[in-house]
Amino acid sequence: MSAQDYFHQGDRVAVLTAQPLDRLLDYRAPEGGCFRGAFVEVPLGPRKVLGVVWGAGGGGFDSAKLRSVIRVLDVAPMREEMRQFLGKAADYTLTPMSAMLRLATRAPGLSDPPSMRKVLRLGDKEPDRMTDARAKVLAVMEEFGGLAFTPKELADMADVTPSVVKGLVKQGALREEETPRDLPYPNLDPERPSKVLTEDQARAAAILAEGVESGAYGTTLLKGVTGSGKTEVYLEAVASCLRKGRQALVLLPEIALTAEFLKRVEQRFGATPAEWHSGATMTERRRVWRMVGQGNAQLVIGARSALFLPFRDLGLIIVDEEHDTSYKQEEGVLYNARDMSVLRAAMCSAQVVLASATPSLETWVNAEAGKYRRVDLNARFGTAVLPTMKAVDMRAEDLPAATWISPTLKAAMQERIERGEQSLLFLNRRGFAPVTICRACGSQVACDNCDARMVEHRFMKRLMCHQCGETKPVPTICPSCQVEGKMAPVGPGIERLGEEAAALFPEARIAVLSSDLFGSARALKARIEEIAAGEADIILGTQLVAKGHNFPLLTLVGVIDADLGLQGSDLRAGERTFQLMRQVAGRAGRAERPGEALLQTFQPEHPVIRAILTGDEEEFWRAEAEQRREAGVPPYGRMAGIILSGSDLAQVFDLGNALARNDGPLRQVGAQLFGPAPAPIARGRGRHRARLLVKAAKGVALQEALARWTAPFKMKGDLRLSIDIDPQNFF
DNA sequence: AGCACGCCGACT
DNA sequence: GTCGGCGTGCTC
Repeated sequence: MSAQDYFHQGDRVAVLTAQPLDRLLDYRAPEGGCFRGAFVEVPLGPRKVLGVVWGAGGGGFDSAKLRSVIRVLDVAPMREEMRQFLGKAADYTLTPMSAMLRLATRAPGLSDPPSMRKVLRLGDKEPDRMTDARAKVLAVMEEFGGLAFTPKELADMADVTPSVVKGLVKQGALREEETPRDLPYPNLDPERPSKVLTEDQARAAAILAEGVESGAYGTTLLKGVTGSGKTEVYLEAVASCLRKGRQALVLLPEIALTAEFLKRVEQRFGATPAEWHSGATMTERRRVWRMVGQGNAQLVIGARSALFLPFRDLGLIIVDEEHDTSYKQEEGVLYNARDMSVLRAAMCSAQVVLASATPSLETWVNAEAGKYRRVDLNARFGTAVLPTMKAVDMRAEDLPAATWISPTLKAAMQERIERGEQSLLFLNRRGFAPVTICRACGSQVACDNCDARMVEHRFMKRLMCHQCGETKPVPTICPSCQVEGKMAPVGPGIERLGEEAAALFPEARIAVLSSDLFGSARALKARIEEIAAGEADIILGTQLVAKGHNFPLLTLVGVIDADLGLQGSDLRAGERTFQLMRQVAGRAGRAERPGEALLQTFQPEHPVIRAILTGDEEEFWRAEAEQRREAGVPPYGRMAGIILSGSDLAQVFDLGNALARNDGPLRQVGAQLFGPAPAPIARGRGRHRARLLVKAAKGVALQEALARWTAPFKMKGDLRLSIDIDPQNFF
């Protein structure tokens, strides 16, 4: 920090607050002065709010009215690179800086002084009388000699009541001590023996380590199928980073952040790393945030928002399953954690590792163009033998009404049952039936909250909205025409497929794996282990079977509706279908039995289906990239969604139409505008939503044009406008 | 985001 | 008369 980063008492400083003002406010530096980047408490109207000293004050505000910074907070100041990162991320996503600051301060009690807590250690006195309970407590203390516990922890561990502990304190057998509430995370040891790496893995790890060693920015695509040891390889990159004394961050899709994963990390480094996710308690969040800032957390395992933690010296970011769509934040600040990782790394001279078995097209294209390095991992146990993949042309199959398992697929399943092997049917639709229709008037049952069609869930005997979670009983009388007894389920859900399979194979043991059928991740995991051990003949699963489980007895995968992901106007549908099917299909025949995958489709000649069947990934990406290039869509063009919302539908569309009529700034840069149309979630929380879609060529300053276009529109009443750069949902 | 101010309808 | 609805505008 240089001299110009210090402000003397009374100097004019510009402060960024988390209040949605979208400009800096000037204050006088507090007693003792302050540095640029300091977290401060400032008066704002009648309140005290959190802020960050952004730089020298801009003037232009009556100095007589200027108020003083109340105090500098006792947390590590925001670093230059973090301020730059927030600024660039704000520019890219067209998000006000105040909202960015809120993202970066998502921890409670930042304005509190570092609080202390009481812990107990062994005292120097003997208790007057030894009882069983007292002996248990003292035994625990002996066992963990060097450690201190809170009274509650100690009572729990010794299995005695707190009053026993209190008694021992009074006697002087235990000594009370004050320690800071937020303790540093235990040291991680990169020198512990790692798992033995194959030659392939060692080579990949060496390339990643070399990047980390350079101490410069760089991004690498680490491509490896499930079972190729991706995790071991990137943990070696983490080890290199720790050796260099820099911090590392491993981002995982929210659902992949499990105790099991943390245990693997603990095995490698000998201690548990810091953990950051939406379910963390206030205490945990505060500890992680503070310790990351002090450099007392070397490694953070976290969900996407961990990217905004105040790292002191971040040297490596791993984005595991980089293609996962949950990296895109769809509410509030709309950002893609994968893209923002690259931005953040560039700001702080860190390395990024994008790990995936099926990379996103964007990442593949960047690797092809040489912007990213690429490291491929082959399967650990020999080269992966792809299953025989075949399309089942549903136009040629003779299928009774309301059934979805084709005779071809049925015959293949029959064979597996006879041989004592497992079959897996994949259908990415939860529930019993996706639509409930009235056979008298043709109307479909929609959610009262948000207009989405309601899905029947037979196991709980209710209809459920998959958009907002609302449920209601299955109606016997049509809500629209009042005719009784004509309500009928239409289309297949995973539960219904289960009934069909049970009817076809009454003797078979059938397991249905759907996220809503399990109360906890543990229960699901236990069930998966049973199935892997052979506790089922037929496995039916939604999305979650495509997450990389190993079923050694599985030799057949049937994709019930391979067209599901191909329909609609979602530009990434082909990619998603490809990823999904590859993951599922890759499961077949893993234990060296010949595997088979059957894709039921009504369009076997579709390029995506054909590419999947050839089994040539590079061919698929080349074809998909070519299609996108021709269409001028990402990554060869730019897109943005404008989402309008408000309680009054007419007002929302009036605004949308007004925007569409006054699209001068967009025309100037040659951008195309579509809409307004009802948004992907057209209604919810009592608000209506409409969306406009903007498409532009790759080189244009899209954000700038969007800002100029939308700025003149004042949001009256409860109307809101938000901009989604690089939208993911196109429905 | 809060929290004031302020300008109209339904009460004591 | 005055209490209170929430639309509009300000915060260094």
